[in-house]
Amino acid sequence: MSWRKDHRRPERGYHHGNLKEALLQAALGLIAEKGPAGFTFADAARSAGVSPAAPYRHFRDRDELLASIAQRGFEQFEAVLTKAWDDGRPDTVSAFERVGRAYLAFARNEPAYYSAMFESGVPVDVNPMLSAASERAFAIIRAAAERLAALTPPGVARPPALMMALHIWSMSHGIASLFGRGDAARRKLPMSAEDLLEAGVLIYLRGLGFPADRKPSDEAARPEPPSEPVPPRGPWGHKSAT
Amino acid sequence: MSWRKDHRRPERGYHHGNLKEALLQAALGLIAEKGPAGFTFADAARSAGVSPAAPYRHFRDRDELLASIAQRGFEQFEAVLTKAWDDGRPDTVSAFERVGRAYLAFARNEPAYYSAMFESGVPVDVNPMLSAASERAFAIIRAAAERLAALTPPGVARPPALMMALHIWSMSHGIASLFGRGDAARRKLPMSAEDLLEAGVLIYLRGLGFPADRKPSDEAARPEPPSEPVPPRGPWGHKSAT
DNA sequence: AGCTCATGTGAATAGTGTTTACATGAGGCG
DNA sequence: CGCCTCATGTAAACACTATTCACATGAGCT
Repeated sequence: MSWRKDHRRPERGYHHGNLKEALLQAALGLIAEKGPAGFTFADAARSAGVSPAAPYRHFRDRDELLASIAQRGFEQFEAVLTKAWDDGRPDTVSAFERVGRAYLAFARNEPAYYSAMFESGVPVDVNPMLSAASERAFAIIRAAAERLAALTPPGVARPPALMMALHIWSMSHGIASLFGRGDAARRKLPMSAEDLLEAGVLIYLRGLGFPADRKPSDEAARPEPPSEPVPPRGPWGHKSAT
Repeated sequence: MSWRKDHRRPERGYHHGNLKEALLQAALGLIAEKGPAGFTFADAARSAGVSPAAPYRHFRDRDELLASIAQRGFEQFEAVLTKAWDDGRPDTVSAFERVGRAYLAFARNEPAYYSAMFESGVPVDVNPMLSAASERAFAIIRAAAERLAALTPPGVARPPALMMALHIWSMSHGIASLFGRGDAARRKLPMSAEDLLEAGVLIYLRGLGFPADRKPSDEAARPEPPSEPVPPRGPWGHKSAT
């Protein structure tokens, strides 16, 4: 078996060569399997094929390892959100919803990172690097909210962008956290988490005075103020209430 | 009912007398101190003043202890929400918002229970008793959403109550989870979590076609359909956007 | 009283976290 | 080239936890 890296590189002897990275990957895999509390420092070491004491050369303790993973997670999260936002192209509203889907997709595709970031108990505010990375990720959501807030139709009070960002983030995190991953420890849903979030965000935006249908209403050439603020059908499809 | 010892001094002999309860309380205190992953079975035993093997007479393992705490948490949660809802008195909308505040208050006042319920990794669906308790708590939110959905103004499509309940729950949980507790591991906010949730719910309800101001609009004697569906000012106060 | 069994103890086994002294070998320097 | 040095990994040791076992205690029943 490959209890050492029997890859391209000539078989590693005494020295691993890239243990820090290997430990991060090993921990990531273990978190994905059993949750952020479901692995031990020794597990990570064994999974990387080194002795239990080796990780201490690279991380002060397990928390520092988790914090490193969380930081890397925030960086990837920021990249994903930035790409989804795409500076608001082709139009602000659809880009905004793309960010929401990207949020859920990240939580679903990278549950290990997401757990480390939000559910591992890592104190974000204590570590400046981690805190800054988290702030950069949130800044994407906030920037999107700013652009969206600037689009409020005339005659409607403009909402504070920060509050909007916090609301959207909270709903996204709540959905991801409660229903996002098929951990078998989560609750069943009558719809996909993505649909639930999209409907929620659409209703929320309508509550702020945005027109509800998906006409691009290209902000570069704003057509006219909406004449019917409450359209007849909502964003939740055609099912009637029970 | 006299199997109890004389409820006098905690003069404990060989037998504790109420160890199961004492272990639950001890674990609750430890969770409040160091999080749901921050205590051990032996810690709970020591904290209750018994030997490390004693807890095994009452709980199969640590997870069962956590599950018991989560179950008790869901029961208290249900009680708190039921009381806040008060069957929709005096009017549905204000009772609904009272439920939202009660949600946050529970997360804030009982962080140990809340952690055990939502952040401890306890598989809710596996344990029927736990699952049922969780379901009963959610049923309160859902029942409130049903009543609210029945109040949609005429001419507005009625939203599915389950979806409403899921949206409100998600936002409540997201806010509680991200900003709810002053754990020093949480993010700073420019407003209270309660205000953030209340504003979010009001905006959301307005998006569903509900009138936004707090006139009771007593559902028993519905006055008239709203003539101005988008009121001039929003629920977020008087601050203008940046 | 005497019995019985739920409840708690102490000891034993196994695994983990963490520290410390030691081993290895890659790269710099003569 | 040979030697030195230090980052990196190992082995051993200690403390703590999880879990189970045989055994002790005493509360409540008959």
